[in-house]
This record gives sequence, C-alpha cells and structure tokens, in this order.
Amino acid sequence: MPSQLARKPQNTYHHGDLRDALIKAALREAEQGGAEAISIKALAKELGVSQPAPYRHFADREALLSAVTAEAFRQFTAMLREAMTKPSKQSKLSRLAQATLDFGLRRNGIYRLMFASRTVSCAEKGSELHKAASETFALVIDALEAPAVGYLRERHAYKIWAALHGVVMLAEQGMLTGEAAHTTRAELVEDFVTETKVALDAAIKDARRRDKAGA
Amino acid sequence: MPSQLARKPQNTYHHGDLRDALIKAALREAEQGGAEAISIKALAKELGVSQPAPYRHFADREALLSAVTAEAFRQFTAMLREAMTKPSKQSKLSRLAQATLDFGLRRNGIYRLMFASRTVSCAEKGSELHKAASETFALVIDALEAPAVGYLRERHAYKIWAALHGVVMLAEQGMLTGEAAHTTRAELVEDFVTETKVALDAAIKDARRRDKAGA
DNA sequence: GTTCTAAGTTATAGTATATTACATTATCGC
DNA sequence: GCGATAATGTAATATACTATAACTTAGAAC
Repeated sequence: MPSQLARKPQNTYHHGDLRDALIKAALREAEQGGAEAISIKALAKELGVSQPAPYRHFADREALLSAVTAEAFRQFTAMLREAMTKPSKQSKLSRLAQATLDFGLRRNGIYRLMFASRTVSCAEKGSELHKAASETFALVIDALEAPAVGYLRERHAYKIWAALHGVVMLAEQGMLTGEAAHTTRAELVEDFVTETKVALDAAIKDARRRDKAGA
Repeated sequence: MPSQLARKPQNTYHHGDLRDALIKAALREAEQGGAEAISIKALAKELGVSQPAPYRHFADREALLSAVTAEAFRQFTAMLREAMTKPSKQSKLSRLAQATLDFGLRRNGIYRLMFASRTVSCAEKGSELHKAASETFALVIDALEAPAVGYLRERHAYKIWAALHGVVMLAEQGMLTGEAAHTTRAELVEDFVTETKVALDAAIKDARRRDKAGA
C-alpha cells in the first residue's frame, strides 16, 4: 500500500513510503532555505514517524541530500524539456535559458542545492545524482540545435550554461540592482543566447572551411 | 595589547583580540569546507577561550559568517587589484578574469561563502559586507578600461562577472570533464574576456553613432 | 503457521547553538 | 593612586540536531 499521503496514517506501524515522502518533504523545505533548511529530525516529525526512522532509508544526512538533489535535477530536467518542447516563436536555446533563469530565481533554495553545494562534486561517477546531472547537461547540448563538429557543441553548451548560472547567482545576490538594474535579467540572458548562437555558427563554418582546405 | 597570536596567552583572562582572531580562524576553516566548516565551538576551543566567549563579539553564527564573508571580499578585492596592477602583457580584464578563476578554484570554500550562500543577499544595504561586495564589483567595471557611455559598462561588467562565476561553479562541480575537458577553463575564460571587449566596443561605437545622428 | 526480514520504535550518546548569571580586568573620572 | 563602570571573559544550562544500539512490529516467503 504505497501511501500517497505525506504523513503516516495513524495507528499504523509502517509509513508505507517513507523514503519517497522524505525526499518530497525535504525538497519542499529546501525550496526556501536550501540545504541548511533540511533537518532529518524536523522531517521525521512532519511525517509522523520517530526521529531515527529516516536512517532506515538513508545512511546519513549527506545521503538524503544526495537523493534530494538527484530528484531536484530530474524535476529541473523535466521542466526544461517541457519548455523546449511546447510550440513557441523563440528558439529552443532561448526557451531553455529563460526557463533556467526562472527556475534559478523562483526555486532558489533548490537551485543552490543543485549548483552551489558540494553534494554534486562529491557524488561518485555513475551514482544516481551524477546521472541526473549529466542528463540535464545533455539537454543544453540538444538546445543548441547544432551538428556535432569536434567538441564545438560541448564547448559552447558549457559556456552558455556557465553564463546562465552566473546570472542567476549574481541576481540572487542582489548585485543586479543600482546601475545595472537598467538591464533586466531576461535581457542579459537573451544577450548570452544570441552571442552563443553567433559564435557557435561561426566556429562550425570555420571548422568546415579548414576541413575542406585540408582535404 | 592587541595580540598577534591566534591563541589566547595562557594565564590571562582576556584574549586581547578575539574578534579578529575569530574571523581569521574562521576564514581558515572555510577554506576547505565552506560555511558549514565554521563552528563557533571549535573556533573557541582552537583559540583557547570558552565556548560562549565569541558571543561577546558576534550576536550569533550568522553575524560571524557575515563578518567573515566581508573579510573574504576584502582579501579577494586586494588580490584582484594586485593582479590588475602588476605589469603584464595581458589586458586588465584578462588578468582580473584569470585571477577570479584561480581564486574560485583554489580557495573554493571561501568563494562559495562569498557567492553561493545567502549571507550576501541577506546583508543590509550599507552594511560592512554590502560595501565590501560593491567594491569588488567596482573593480570589474574598472577592468573594462572603457569610457562611461550610458550603462553600457555596467551591463558588460555584469555579464563578464556572471560568466566567470558560472565557469567557476561548473568547474568545481566537475562538469568540465569528459567531452568538455578538451577545452581548459582558462581558455573558456579567455573566450568570455575577448567577447566582452568586442561587444562593449561595438556597443559604445554604436551608441555614439546614434548620438551623433540624433544631435 | 512459523520464520525471516524490512521498517518501524524507544533510549541514549555526542555535538552544536545560544542564553543567563557570575567573574575578572581595563580604563577613566576624580 | 582609587573606586565605579564597561568590556570581556567563565560556568552552568536549555534546546536542537545527528547518529547509533537494542528492541518491536507486521508482512512475505516458505
């Protein structure tokens, strides 16, 4: 009986789906306060189980954070994919970029969990978290809508991805105020999108020209 | 007698310079583990004072973190200024950019304290921390070595600043591996530097042309 | 139906933040 | 110099969180 309820039904010994409920509840907590806001004790209380119960499902707090972050990446990826799929006048890359900005600011606690903590970099290769994060990056490459020429796609995907994260980071810090406030965040992001397209296009043409000359 | 020593001299009641010693010791701790590695209790022990002693100088942990972060910004600014000042073949912006990358990766715990936590965004305008962070950004504008035309400088400073942070962030996460590893981080940063110069130059010329036409 | 195991429980240890009440030293007015 | 006072320390304690150990319950496997 995998319970859809967050709280354990009263008068039952087993919760039914504690592992999943913990991840979902932790994600809710992280929405505002990031990783620091996730407390095993508080989660257990909220879900109506004893404090040590979560340890049946996660070795320690780090393991929970890792699972929560992986779930966050999956949600993020799903959101990006939806934004890129639905019909629109804008390019795929532009939609991915604006969706990233939106996610980064609106769900900033979760965003920080994903990109500003050491959870990901400490994750082992092949782990659930590592796979989830890689899948997200694959979407960025896809959004470029460009042919594979050497590693040009990867390089430019990395660049736009970095730029986007930087905008979110500084915006959240309140650095996009005062003099810089004349430009909206969305405009900055659109700048990066345009520049990326131009640069990647040029780089691909250049590479092919040289290829032809060499052949 | 403002002590230069970290630890309190034995057989003395007063430490002499506990506030400063706390900040310096905390900065050392944060070097590796970021904000999480800063423990008031551990710092007190290290400095040879009782656990509640630090609370004479900081209202709570947040206040200590804020002071530590401000000091980190000052050190960062000093480092950037030095990199920009010393004679070199490279442009000011290039040196600032590479120095930022270096700092972000080598002192990553402190870097995360400065840019990936909520300490800064929660800081009140006019606070010590806010001032220290603003001064850093002023350096970026300075590094552009461009005349003030509208808010073009600020806009491009913001963009390169964002891009740099993004590179540090993703590099630290281990995302610059695999396919993307063919490009070094320094090369990516240099890309952004060049693009920024080109774009800012063009924008300024364009603005002046329109200004002339309008006059 | 008994047994095995997954998933709970209570009890407890260890560590951190933070407050309160008290102790010591430095400094300044005189 | 000397006593009041403020600054800065200590001891004791409350509260919160992580984590482990030993025990309990309920469902599945046979």
